[in-house]
Amino acid sequence: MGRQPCCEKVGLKKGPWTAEEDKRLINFILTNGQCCWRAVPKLAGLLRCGKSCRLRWTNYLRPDLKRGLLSEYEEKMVIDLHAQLGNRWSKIASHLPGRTDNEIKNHWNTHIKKKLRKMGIDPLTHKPLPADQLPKEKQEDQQVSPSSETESSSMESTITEVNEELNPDEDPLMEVINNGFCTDEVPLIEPHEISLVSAPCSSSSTPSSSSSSIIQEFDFPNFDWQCDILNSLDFWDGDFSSSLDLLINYDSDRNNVTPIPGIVWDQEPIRDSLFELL
DNA sequence: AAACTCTACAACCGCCTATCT
DNA sequence: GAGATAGGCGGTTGTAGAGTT
Repeated sequence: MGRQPCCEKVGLKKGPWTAEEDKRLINFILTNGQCCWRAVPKLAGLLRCGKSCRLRWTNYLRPDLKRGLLSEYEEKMVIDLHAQLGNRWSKIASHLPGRTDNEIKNHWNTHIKKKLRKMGIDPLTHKPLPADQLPKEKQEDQQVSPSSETESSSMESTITEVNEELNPDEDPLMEVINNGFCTDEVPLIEPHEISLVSAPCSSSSTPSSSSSSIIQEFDFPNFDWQCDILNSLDFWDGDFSSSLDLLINYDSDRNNVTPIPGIVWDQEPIRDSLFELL
């Protein structure tokens, strides 16, 4: 007797999500908030399992996600946190607002692991690799100048630097975390909260073809004014999932917009345009 | 231009844990 | 306290697109 499946899999759709499915899921969550994932597919009219919906939302559709490659600083943080926490991706992700565990895990497996090995560092232990496991060029380096400072020692110093940077008193990221926000604690979207689209990011990875241009036809319940704003922003290119990275509170009574704590307001043109519009 | 290989990442699977009854 | 259930996590797989032959 195996474990019961999380849901009835017969007749359920698998594989990449379509724009239509994304639209339904976003619509449902913006209307109802995050609740009982098991019930979401039925209520949202999706032929998916609840788990799949949760994953799609948390890893791809959530409005506070940053898209694109990890910055050098984020990468350093991941390396350092991995040295401390191991493969606890969700814990690592909680220190990097706007990044998901899946994203970090993928980045680790495809980029950082290789990079560390190339530098002669064991990605598992974060210690220098034994000589016989070093990449060829590295072995040659060691033969030529065994005493010279290697990349691995510079990486070790990088890790130390990051450790120092992680001082909560000084690090703005840690400040954000200490102020009560981390990606583990993403606030539920309430009707008075809106998502806003930023300028397209040149460094962003290829956006899922299935998810582009959703927002142009997206039906924001009770948010007519928001669509007006989106249409007014001249940098809005209609790319929804790859560039939704700002989340703001809108107080309709006071006609006031405030950033949700933890959201990085580093895209001044957007912020300024928004405040002008309001 | 076609076939093949590699890479990146979205999505799935199964297990674990927390919570509820 | 035990069993059931839902949510969360980490490992793995599938696949599309890019690069190479």
